[in-house]
Amino acid sequence: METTLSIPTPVGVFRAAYSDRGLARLQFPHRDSQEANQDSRNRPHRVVRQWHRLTQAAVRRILRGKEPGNLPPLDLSRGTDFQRTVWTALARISLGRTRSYGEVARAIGRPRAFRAVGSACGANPVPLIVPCHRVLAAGGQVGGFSSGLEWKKRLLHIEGVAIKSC
DNA sequence: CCCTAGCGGTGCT
DNA sequence: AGCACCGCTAGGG
Repeated sequence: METTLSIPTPVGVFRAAYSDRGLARLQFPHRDSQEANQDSRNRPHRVVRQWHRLTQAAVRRILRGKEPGNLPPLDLSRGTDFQRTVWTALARISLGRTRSYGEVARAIGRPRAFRAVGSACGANPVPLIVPCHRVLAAGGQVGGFSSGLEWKKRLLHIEGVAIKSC
């Protein structure tokens, strides 16, 4: 049973889904954000509202190029061991810095798994919060982004990272 | 520049 | 078990 709540921002409405363990998913604004308030109908529990306040603040701060501040607990239980290992590594890339997929692979002790690292990034349930946008292809190419390359570029720009070949 | 082989994890049959 | 995907990379034309 998940609770879904929206996060209005100047660049669109993000949606956050909470399990009983914490923030389980974060979605970028949909193209047609006409689906106004599709929030869960019942009033969320106190703890979820508390988490949501933190998520909301974190998202807005990140969009302004600031540190996220306090985060709600993250529920990453749906990932495999490998994926969680990757996501944990991503969480350590600080604002304004980037790593290549290969560097992340080496950092987790699986130097040949760079391709799988890419897949794990794509499976990241909480983009922005777990900053998969800071992982670029080797040589400074942008690489991919499941939620849309434009978002990745925008986030990198916000964080002052220069992109190659553009 | 483009092309290719090789790579590891995951999800489907 | 097999297979087809992939947010990749390094090496060779």
